[in-house]
Amino acid sequence: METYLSQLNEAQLAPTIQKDGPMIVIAGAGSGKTRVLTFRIAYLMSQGVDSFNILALTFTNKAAREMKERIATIVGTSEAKNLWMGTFHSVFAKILRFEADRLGYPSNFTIYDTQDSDRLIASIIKEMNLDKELYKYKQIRSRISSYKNNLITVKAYSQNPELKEADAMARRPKMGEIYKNYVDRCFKAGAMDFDDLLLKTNELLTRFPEVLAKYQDKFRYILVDEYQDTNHSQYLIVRALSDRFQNICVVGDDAQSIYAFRGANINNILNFQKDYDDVKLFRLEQNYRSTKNIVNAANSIIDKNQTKLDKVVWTANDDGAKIKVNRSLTDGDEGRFVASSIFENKMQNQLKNSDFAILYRTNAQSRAMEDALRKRDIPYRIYGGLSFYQRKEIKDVLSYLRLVINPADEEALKRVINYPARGIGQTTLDRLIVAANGYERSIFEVLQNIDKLDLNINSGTKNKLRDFVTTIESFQVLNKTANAFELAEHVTKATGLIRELNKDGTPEGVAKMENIEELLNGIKDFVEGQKEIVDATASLAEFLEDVALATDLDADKGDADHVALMTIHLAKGLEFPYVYIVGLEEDLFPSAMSMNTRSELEEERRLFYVALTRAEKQAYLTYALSRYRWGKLIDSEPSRFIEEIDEEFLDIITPIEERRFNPMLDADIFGDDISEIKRQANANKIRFKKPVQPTFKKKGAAAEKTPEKTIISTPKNLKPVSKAGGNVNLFDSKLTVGNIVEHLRFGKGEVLQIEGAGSDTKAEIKFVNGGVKKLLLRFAKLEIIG
DNA sequence: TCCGACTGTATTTTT
DNA sequence: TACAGTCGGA
Repeated sequence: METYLSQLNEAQLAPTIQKDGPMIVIAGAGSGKTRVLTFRIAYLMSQGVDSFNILALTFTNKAAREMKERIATIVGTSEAKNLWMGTFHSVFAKILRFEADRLGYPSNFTIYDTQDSDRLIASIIKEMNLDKELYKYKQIRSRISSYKNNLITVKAYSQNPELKEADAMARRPKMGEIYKNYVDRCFKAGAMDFDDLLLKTNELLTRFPEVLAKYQDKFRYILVDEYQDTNHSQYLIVRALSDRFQNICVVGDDAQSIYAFRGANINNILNFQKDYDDVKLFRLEQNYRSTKNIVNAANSIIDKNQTKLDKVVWTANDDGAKIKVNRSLTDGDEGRFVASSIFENKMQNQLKNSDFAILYRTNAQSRAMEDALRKRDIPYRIYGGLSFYQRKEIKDVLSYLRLVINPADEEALKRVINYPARGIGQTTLDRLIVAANGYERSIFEVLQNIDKLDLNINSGTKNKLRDFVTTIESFQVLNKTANAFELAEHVTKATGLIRELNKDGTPEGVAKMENIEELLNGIKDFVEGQKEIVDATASLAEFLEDVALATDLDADKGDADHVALMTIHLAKGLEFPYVYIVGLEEDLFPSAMSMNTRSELEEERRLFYVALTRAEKQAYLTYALSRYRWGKLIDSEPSRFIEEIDEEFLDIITPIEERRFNPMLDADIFGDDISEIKRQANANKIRFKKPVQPTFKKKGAAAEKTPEKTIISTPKNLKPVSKAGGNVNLFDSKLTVGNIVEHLRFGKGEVLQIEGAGSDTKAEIKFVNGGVKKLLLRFAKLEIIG
């Protein structure tokens, strides 16, 4: 044990061995706070604290997992196993399952994700016949979320004239009613949303003193990571639990508070010393991660903020290279600059792809980067955005499983009651919802009693509904004997999901099939990972809970070598030798939506601080003079944040004129003269791969390895007859790559993208990992002119 | 009830 | 651009 402590510097050691009492660690970026947390937990255990009595709360599952692994190497796996360590949401979900009946919830309650919440809110707004222009479901959801995070229940809301007035002023007088309906419907469905996991925990701890006492007694030592990002709800939970023993250790950095939009309250960390008596304050100010240039540049940025704690981050590392600033003409250029810069750095310094990260403010910016990296054959991975578990085909399968565990789950039921299509339409569903609301029962209960009710549903449809119920019930029976994997596999077959996807045979369908297979494999791994399976239902329920709270980052095994692309928010807590921060433009970063108040702008600045401090060796800041936003080329100007850095830390790269269009980057256009490209490639000792003309197979044939991007020229005998034409879902309409060509050749279809209309009009099809990425193309109608 | 075609609107960040 | 939502015909 002591050998580990010797790895710490003095500043780190002090909080690590401070055993009892309330304490706060203000930890600058890269100052080794994770190390302090892990060693502190190990230290507590070495001082005789039972691991059962330690609770450590983090913000991502990944952080929790990594910390647990590190602790395991110090104290041994079996010792570490008893630690309660996880995200707020996952830890309290676990507790809530245990205590659910006290709150009137089933222990197998569903966790609604954002999408589920959105759908439910949208449907409530529709049922209430409200103007959806006024009542936008996303806004409503975020309102509700902020109520919940501030412990404003439906009752509290109704008793609060100010809130009601505020909503009425915003021309949403029905807000309270929507809130009430939403909460009722969730309750009836046996579902909690993300915010409920915290809100209901608070309710549990306040309403039931014996429960509070039990967990206070259990969690004698509490550690909270990223304390600056806790919201009011989380704050109250931590306070309540730590109230008895006062052994509370919070770690955070006010300069990295970037989740105010989600209800995080920076005052929690700023006021911690007022909340407890005799708080010990520790500061970690030495940065071990980055060069002097980066640390000092970051300091010069955060200096501009008024609201902050007193802290000076410094480093003993080398000066390192200055931060490079690059201007591009367009977002496409910006992408190409980043890609070639990565390429050059890789070659010159013998680096791995995983040494690089590209960070941006909004997910939409990933596209230009992706395109450029793909052209350069640089492997990359996009984190965030639509996660695996949110994909349609995955959510469909999961919805069936959710129904097995909790048939009251309304959103799951609505997803799958007619998928695969079994002739149960919107009209029928509406009637069922009305009946369910009327009888105060779940839709599934209504379905089970369909014969006893008069719902104006014809007998044919009733049969279909009965079949559906029987199907779900048969899954429930199977679930008693089979494990989660066996059940899931059976579900995909028995419902015809697999058949549905198999029969479309398009690349998109194939990709979906693969995703489902991946899901099944995931379930299999999960089942095998569970040492002692208490009963099958428990294992399936647990899997679903993991999935509901999982993020994209968590799924990353970290073994593959690729450039990481993610939003700055996601990058918090990570580090990379080379970091590209792109899109440093006014209105984008800082975001146009966050410049209304000083505190909003300060949060943007902290975000920039977080971005810059991810870099170990070298940071790049890039911006473009114009950028495509919602389909239009918009002029933009450099971000104020660039100016805010002291110039001595910057290296302003030669502007755009020197980087002319490089034909090599557009080598995927077939028919281009590639000799020049070849010559350049050889001159630069770059392996040159000739673009391969794709071979197309007939529909139904196995997908062949496809190039990543293909541009098909219009045959000469076809010309567009209209520029119009909406989005056509290429693959849903049973047009495969194979018969696009056929259609073009025989002039039967209307397939073409407008890329300079005329005889050289091109259709563009993008492939990613053999699956089709770009599904919707904009077409012009064609006719035969030859 | 289903499907294709068209229209309108949104882009901040996410456990 | 890109997607979801809507509308109308079959």
